[in-house]
Amino acid sequence: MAKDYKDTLLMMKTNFEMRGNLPQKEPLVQQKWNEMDLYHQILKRNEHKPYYVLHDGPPYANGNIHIGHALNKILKDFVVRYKNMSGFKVPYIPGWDTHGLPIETALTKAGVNRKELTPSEFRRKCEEYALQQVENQKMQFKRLGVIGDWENPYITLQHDYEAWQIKVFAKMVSRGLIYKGVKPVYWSWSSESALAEAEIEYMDKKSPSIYVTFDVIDPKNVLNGDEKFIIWTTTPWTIPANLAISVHPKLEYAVVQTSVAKYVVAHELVEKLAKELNWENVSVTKVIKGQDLEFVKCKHPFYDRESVVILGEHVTAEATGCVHTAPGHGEDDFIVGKKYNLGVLCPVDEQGKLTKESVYFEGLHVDDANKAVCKMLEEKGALLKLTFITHSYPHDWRTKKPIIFRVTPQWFASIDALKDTMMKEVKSVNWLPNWGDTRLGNMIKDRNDWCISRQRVWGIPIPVFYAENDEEILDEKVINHIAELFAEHGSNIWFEWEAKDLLPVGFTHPSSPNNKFRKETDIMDVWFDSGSSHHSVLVNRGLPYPADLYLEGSDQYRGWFNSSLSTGVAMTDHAPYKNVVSHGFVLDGEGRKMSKSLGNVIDPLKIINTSGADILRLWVASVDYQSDVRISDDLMKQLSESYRKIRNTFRFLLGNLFDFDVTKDTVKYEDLGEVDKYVLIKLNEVTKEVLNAYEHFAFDIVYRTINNYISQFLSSFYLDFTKDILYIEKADSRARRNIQTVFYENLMRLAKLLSPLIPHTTDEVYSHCNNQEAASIHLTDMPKVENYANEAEILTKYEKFMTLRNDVLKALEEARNAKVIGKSFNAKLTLYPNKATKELINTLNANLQQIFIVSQFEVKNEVAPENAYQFDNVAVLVENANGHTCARCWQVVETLNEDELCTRCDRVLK
RNA sequence: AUAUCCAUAGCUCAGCUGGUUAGAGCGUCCGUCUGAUAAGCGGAAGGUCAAUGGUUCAAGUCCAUUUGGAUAUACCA
Repeated sequence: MAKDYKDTLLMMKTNFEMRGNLPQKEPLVQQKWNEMDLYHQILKRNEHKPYYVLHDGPPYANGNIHIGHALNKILKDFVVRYKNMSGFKVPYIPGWDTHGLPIETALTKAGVNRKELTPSEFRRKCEEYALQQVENQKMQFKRLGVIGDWENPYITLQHDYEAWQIKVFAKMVSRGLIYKGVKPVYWSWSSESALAEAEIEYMDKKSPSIYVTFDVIDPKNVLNGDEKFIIWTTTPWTIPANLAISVHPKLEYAVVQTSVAKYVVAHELVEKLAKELNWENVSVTKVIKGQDLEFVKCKHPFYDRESVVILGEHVTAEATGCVHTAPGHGEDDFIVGKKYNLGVLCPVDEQGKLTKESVYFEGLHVDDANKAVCKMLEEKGALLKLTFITHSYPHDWRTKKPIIFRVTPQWFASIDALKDTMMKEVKSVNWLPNWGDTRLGNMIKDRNDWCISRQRVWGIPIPVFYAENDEEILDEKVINHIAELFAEHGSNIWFEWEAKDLLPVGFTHPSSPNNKFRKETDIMDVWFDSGSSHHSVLVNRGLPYPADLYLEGSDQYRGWFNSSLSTGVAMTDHAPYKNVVSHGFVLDGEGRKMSKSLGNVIDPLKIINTSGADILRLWVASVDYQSDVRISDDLMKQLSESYRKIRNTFRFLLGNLFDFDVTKDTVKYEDLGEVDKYVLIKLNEVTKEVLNAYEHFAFDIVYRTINNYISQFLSSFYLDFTKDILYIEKADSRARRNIQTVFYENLMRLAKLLSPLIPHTTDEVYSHCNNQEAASIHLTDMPKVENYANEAEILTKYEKFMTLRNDVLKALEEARNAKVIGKSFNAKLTLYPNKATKELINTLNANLQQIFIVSQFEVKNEVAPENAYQFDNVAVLVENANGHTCARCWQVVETLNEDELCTRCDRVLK
């Protein structure tokens, strides 16, 4: 029976638990951060360093956070934490977007009846609701481990935020960028209001389907003049607003002779139409390219008015290929009409009744107008066919009544005037991924002016007054005065106070001889809210403009990147950001979009409560976030494994440093063993790569580099063979202190390098270290890249050695399979190297027997025996070591003393 | 429909300016240890690089088309 010497070994000792228990532990860590006010301590520590500003894009304050929010906020936290450890002062002011439709509808769904409340009362309810949502999301974001000024966030409904937004508007007014125009909107005659897209529901509707002819009156050398264009429509009531017929420039059109008349329709549709309209003796007499029909003139079927033929890309080869165009009643029609300067006709009022402008149909509701128009068309001989069809048509989601398109007056911000500067600025910004400039550039290039008005109540009012003659008063001074008032009282006063109280004292206007003024009732597009944040937040709080970084999902090219650029350029002629990083969207394990109906939604809060925030953060770090990313339970499991490896490595390092005092026991680099130096050099390489990756926002490289180093190098190589020294040798033996020095350096560097990614874990690791330099690892700096002596030489030498080691390991494995040995301590190893390898071995200043973890080791300069494993540069003979196993260190040696100890252990114990 | 992007082992990713048998980690399987033990160590298996066509002596890498997917915008008269 062997004696038990376990007590004489210097086994690892630590309270750092093997199991993370992150869902339980992380809240405690976060509580500690809270109590010590870590955020402000970090800023205080970096007080005199230069700013690095990551300006937060505000999420919409509604509902629980989803995985996309988590991805976004965690990425930002990586940057904030890294930069704060790298020589910068990095404030992070989280923000929320709080105005707009979703909150209005959330309240409506909760049973608040808007019609029973004054706008001001309703707005107060919205505000209350929004602030609740902010609190909820704030709690959830904090649980992700995101550090920031949570006590003092920016919220778009805050008074000073509103005030700055108005100032931005004032500046744009002063530059002449704000004007009033018209635009077709979804209009619900049943609720007499404009509707947002989200308030529309598609339902089946029975509509008339009519074919209408337009007589050519000016053939423009391409036609004869006796032809008729045929259009098709399901909304006869829009015929009074017809101003043009659109054809596609690339489509071919045919002149069709029938027994009754000559028609112009798309060539490829002739056959279909012949059947549909019961034509007889059909013959195509001419084929004309659409683009040649441009400016041919027709007569409106019942007005003494022209309807010109124009070209539109929106035209498709359906129905007749000739599209009835009423710019007042359709988005496409409006756009193409604008191109041709057709003007806009909209003879329909708020209730959906035709106006005097329509002459024959005044007072008729659109449904009745349909009949009247058809009758009129028939009388004029312009109606070829009338049937009824059922099709999907937009309806008001509340009243369930069909909606119409109708032009209404709206406020616009001119983008045209800013376009050149915007394009220039886009080029000067650093985009990551670098296709960002193409994408945003393309959008700006063909972007129309920005419609900034909404016919709603929950938002920042458009601070414009109307004089008695309805002239709009666009006066920078007046608007800035409103800004001052909003700063003090909030924007609700716009709805509560009289116009005269909102205007500067003694304000007069030539168009208001009686000093009467009317307030604009429209509010601003929420994109204007968040788009003003560079001033409402950065400038307002004394932070530098432009920000160093915007980091958002790729949907924000159209959204926040875009709106912020517009207002930023309007304010300063410069983009509000120097760098823009965008990330992709989170898809499920199969690459499908997450949706409630598919049931594939992954909830970040659930992951946090089952695995922990650091696991979720590790996921963010592990994926290529610049394109779309996937998440699944399987992936989470995989990351948990990976996390365990990291955690265990930290635990092992900590456990073997229990008796190490950095100030006293550290061994200088030049006094270390060669292998120890090699490990430090590798660690230095890792440091270099990781820091470089952080600089490029390449967190996946950070993760992978460290992960590979830890599992492939540190754990399997260095930590494995050094146990024989750490446990066995005397506590303060030189070899042991060497190793502990290297361990300590690894522990500190890896913990710091990983701190931005898994801050809870590294904080926990740090709190288990002896000799802490700061109250938290987050109050330390990133490790520096060292310049070690003979770095390159040692590195190349040992990299070669590692391939030799691979051969040895393989030979040991073969021997294990052949039952020659079990554990490697059973082995006697003999190497038969070729010349180069022999030279390599000779230059190694290391204990190879120890590194290979075998009991006996020999290098022979002769031909390898048959039973050796043959590799390219070496043959390896593995035999069962013969002798006796030391009861303490388990090595097989030739002789043991009477206490069953080898000479080494005997020496150590004495 | 348009703009931009994505597609390499079961999973997450490498693969630079085209050049020998396409790499790594995780997972899987097998083995080993029992002094990191709900751990540690070792080995092995796994890929017609989304498809098709082209350029080239040579293509995962360049070009075109297609398919599937993502985001945004538009459209359904």
